[in-house]
Amino acid sequence: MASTIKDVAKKANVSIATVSRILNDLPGYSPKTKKKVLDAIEELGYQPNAVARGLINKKTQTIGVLFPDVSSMLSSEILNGIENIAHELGHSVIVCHTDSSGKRTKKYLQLLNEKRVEGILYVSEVMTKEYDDIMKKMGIPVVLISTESLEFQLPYVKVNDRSAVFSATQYMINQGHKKLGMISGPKEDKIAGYPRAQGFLEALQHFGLSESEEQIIYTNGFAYEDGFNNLEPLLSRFPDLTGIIASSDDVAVGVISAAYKLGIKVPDQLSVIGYDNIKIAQMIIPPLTTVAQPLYEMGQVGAEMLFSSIASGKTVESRIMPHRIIERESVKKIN
Amino acid sequence: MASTIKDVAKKANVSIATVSRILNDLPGYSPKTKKKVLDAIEELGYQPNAVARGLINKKTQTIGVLFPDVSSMLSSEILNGIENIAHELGHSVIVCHTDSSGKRTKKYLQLLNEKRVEGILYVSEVMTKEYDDIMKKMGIPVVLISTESLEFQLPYVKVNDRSAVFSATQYMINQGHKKLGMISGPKEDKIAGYPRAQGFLEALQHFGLSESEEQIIYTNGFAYEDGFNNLEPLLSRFPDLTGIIASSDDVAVGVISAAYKLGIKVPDQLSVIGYDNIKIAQMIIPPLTTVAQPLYEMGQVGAEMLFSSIASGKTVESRIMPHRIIERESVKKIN
DNA sequence: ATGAAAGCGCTAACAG
DNA sequence: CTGTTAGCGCTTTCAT
Repeated sequence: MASTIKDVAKKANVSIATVSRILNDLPGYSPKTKKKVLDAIEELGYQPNAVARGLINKKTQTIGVLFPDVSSMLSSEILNGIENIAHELGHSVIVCHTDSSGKRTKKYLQLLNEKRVEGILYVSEVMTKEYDDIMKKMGIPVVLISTESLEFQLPYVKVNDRSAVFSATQYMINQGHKKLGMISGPKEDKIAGYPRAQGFLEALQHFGLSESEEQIIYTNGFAYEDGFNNLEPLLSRFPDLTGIIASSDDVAVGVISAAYKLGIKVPDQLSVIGYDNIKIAQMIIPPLTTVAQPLYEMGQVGAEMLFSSIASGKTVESRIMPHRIIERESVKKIN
Repeated sequence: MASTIKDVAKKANVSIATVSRILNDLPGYSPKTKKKVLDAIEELGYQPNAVARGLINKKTQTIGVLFPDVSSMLSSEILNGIENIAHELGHSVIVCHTDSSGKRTKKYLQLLNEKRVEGILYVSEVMTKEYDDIMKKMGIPVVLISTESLEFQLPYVKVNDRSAVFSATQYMINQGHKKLGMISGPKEDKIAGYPRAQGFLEALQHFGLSESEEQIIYTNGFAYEDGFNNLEPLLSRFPDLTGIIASSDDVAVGVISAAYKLGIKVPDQLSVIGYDNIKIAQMIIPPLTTVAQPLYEMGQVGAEMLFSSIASGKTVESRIMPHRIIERESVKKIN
């Protein structure tokens, strides 16, 4: 058994109150008692029991993070940022992989509530009324990362998806591309799918290019396969496309692989721009030009917002993070 | 404030002992009191406080996982496996990103101890006497994933690195390659670097190919850059190499990128085989032939071992997981 | 079948 | 400067 504050008190011939004071840097003891106690702690290898502390303080120094997919490069980059801030502030992070399943999500929310975490980070997933209700009942701060809620007033940190894809499209146009297509996410996805498609359409319009929804293929998700399987259909609609806007880097990589299979050279015959700037973007051939979300920073900022909300008890303001184009080699300048 | 067992007891007109019994499925109450209590719980939206429970039971239903790098594809795949098993068993997992820093690792170990986690999973990192001592003092089970300790008797789950690279080399030889080189990890790394290099050498010897340590370039790590920066040096030593064994998929991808920059076609002019089978392996061009570690399963198995050890109080046996060659398109058959 | 009470390890008044 | 004491929310004897 690990030793307790009582053991320390006994060994140092003081009361547990005194030990507690020393442990918590509260005033009220002489230097010599402090030394006695510190020595006893050292000898016993005593480490305070955070569970007992948590019970009385109602502070567990723990937050929960909900991801639809822990193993995606996007999630892990965000997690990395979260974890680093949490560590700086002496908090622990419990990861929860919801698998986009309502059942799992609810189970986790309950678990996190029972464990009395002090706040929740909800990443890359749509918020529903059901979850929002549960979280409200929990009475702890929540911040959304890489997602937002139109319906519920929850603070979030994300980039402006519409504007980011507008930038990507604008970049393509600036490189001389006039025949553009997009492989977008689900149209029903009001947070990431629809706005990105809108950004594309708006850019085409803004720069006076012919614009029709035909130029967009909506997919089920943002994965490699969604890109891989949809280049050919898109090309069959518009054989003279010179550039593709992908709704994620995974999709972009899928498009590049599909192009390779089809014998189409990227970027010589077809330019591709991605979205996210995950690790793979710089590792692939050709290195992927993409509009970057500052994923690591988003994790950090989200965590900072959450901790500030925990500390102040107030809700914090949402933050729109800057996106930026990372020029690599998958887009060719044409005339 | 969340309601407590006391509130429930009051509302149901019973003692807290009775409520506790019902909560824990212990015998000792009539069906009608049960209903009363359940109704009260429902009405109050009561959820037991796991902190208080943990204090008295000395069971936190929480484990800690230590990673050198949370955001690598390798880590996230393993974490995914761990998390799923933990979730099945009603446990939470606290992730710790050590950044391969001794200071961070020790800090985390202390934190996990104070939080009274029930076990620790130590992933992909070398075990030192210092950490081993701390963990011994904590008196909780530890299992190593994707690493092992020669010096300390800690259960682990991993593949046989020497044998895995032997297989990779054998595969290359079977495809007709006779001039092989390897880009390996650090030679001083007794767990992953050295054994993999040995597996390469042993295979060359076993199949009667000329074999010298010159054919290996030892790098600082297993990252993309290690591959990218070392293809040219290796080729300058042996310009007629037809195949490269990489010590990780990241390294392999780096090699392929370097080859591309050098105008060397993979696999037509140079074959490359990786190690790990992380997600990127199937996304790259050409899709990477590699020797797969069952990463997700390793996470699962490691977690299962840990929980079984927690439950039984005994140490469990180490497990060597099977590796296997995944044939894709980065290795060419030659005569 | 049910309740009273002790106590897990700790903090925070309250006394002195 | 230091000790005593009452809990935090729960489980678990021990009575009844």
